[in-house]
Amino acid sequence: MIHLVLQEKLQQVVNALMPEADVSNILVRPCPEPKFGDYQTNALIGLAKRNQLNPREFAAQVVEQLDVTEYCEPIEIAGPGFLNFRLKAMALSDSLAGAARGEHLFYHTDAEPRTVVIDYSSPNVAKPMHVGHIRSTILGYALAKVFRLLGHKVVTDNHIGDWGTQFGKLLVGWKEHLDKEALGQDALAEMERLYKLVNAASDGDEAVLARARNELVKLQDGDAENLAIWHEMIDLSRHQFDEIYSRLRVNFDETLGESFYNDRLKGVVDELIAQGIAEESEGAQVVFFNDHKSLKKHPAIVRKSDGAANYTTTDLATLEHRQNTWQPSEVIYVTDGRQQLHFQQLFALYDRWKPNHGMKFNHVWFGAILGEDGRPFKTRSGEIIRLAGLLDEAEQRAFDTVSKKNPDLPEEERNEIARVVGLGAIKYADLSGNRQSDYVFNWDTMLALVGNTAPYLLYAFTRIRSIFRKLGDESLTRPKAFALDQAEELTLAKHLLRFGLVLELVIEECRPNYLCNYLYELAGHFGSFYENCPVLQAGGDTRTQRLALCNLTGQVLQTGLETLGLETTDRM
RNA sequence: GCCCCGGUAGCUCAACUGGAUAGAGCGUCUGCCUUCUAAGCAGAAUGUUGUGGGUUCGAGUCCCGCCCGGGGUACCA
Repeated sequence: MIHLVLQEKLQQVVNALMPEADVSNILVRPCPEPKFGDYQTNALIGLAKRNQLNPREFAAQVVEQLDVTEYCEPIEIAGPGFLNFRLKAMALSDSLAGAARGEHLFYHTDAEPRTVVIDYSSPNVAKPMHVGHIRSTILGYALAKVFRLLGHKVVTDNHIGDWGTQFGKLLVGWKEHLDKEALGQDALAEMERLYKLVNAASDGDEAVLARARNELVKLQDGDAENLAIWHEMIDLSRHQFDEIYSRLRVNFDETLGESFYNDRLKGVVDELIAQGIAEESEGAQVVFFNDHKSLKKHPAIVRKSDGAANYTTTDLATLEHRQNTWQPSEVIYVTDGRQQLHFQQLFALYDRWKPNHGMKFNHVWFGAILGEDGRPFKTRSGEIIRLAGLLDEAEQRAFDTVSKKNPDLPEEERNEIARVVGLGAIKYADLSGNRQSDYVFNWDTMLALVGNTAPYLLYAFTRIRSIFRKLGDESLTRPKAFALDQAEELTLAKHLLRFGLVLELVIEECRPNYLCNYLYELAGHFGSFYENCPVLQAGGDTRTQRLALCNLTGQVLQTGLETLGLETTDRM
């Protein structure tokens, strides 16, 4: 983590020269252009200007005091006052040799681990999971793994939608229109059919609506028959969710659905009323945010006029439970961007309810999935694309490709490769973009096997594995030092050193695409290295060092991919 | 109406939070498989970053106006 050492020394020097200045935003970053150096800072320019100093003269003063000769060639002052750092060969060598000895993998765990609750996936009972759910699931799982890699304690929680007004209509449908055979074949599809059926029938039909309300009241009052049906719907749904999660290789520490908090809802509202936070308005219990600029016009309802709680109430109870149970320093919600207002309300409301909670709230939202016409995504028939079908298609395409590229592999192995590659492609397609951008769904883009895709990264990994297979029984000697002279070796090695920087950026911004970009670049640098720097045919120290470089690249690739939730394969 | 996102190459997307010449992939064109897996590598072409102003050493990024698209906007989640 050389850049952190540079950064710390730089901050110390600036602090000595300018004691009042806030040095926390004086950062050392990789140079965008290698020709300028390996790392740079541009923070001195702004700092000098804010203090009516000449930036270049100030930079010169800093450089005068800054002793980094252990790591860098003489610092260059460039342009209006950039500092450019160029790594000494020895510093690079030391870092690589340490990693080769297994002392680190170019990142370090946080000295002050935090506890983080991450809420993701959260599908609704009785509705099939579709492509929209995959984003939350895959993003949330990847984020959890990055936090864990950096030493934080993570509690993942799948907040399933298993309680609420939709069960009124579902119960009517179940009792009046259930097709048991269809239920046995595809339970979620059948439940969805029932819901849509009753939903359509209730449109403008008071009698149907009344039946649905009645069934819901009976359920909430603990009617034995309705409770039994409700339980069955949950079991069937969860069974299908678990199938998807198992295919995606995603898991959760907790699965506490909305119903888990049911007994607490009344108490939450009563407390809000007693504390004068909630008040009656138009028959409902409502919280106004008059002192809150952006929420002024958007009060939150915590009890509907019919007396029932809603999702704000449930989410308040959920936050309370999380605070009491895990005392997290941060709670992260991974949902689509349409819920931004809801979470603004929730966070503001919780701040008022429990002012000393000490938690940082973070709504990590993502953009919509659009069709090729740029409108919200639907297939031609109007049906939302099901997740299971998407996964099947991905694996099939990967299987066809591996069978073409490598027909001699046993079918069983090709199947396993297809699974890893196909699922990896889907996950990577979801992770590699900026999560806040809407994205246009396209089968060929999402399932592409060339270009900036998971298979590209996996392929680089298999080439490394292949080299080590060729090595056979020969034991790997650890180089004591790295004397790299080829441009491709240096580029690759220096990129390895940035791994930790990227991981920290990912958890700061909750954006796994930074890690995707990094790994893609790493695989690219490895590709050039692989073409230009023979490994097994090289001799002496060069061979030893290149083998070690391959090994380290493989480790970073594998760690990075696994952290994103992707598996690796030795052959493709 | 108001609020929040967004608009970048023909297409799909990046751009390390205000940095140096805006980058990748797909598609198009040109080379490279008796040598560690060609799902690869090397190279070419492609841009008024929606638009008009402003801020400053420096703007895709920040501020203001306008155009276009999406979402939200009191009892769905």
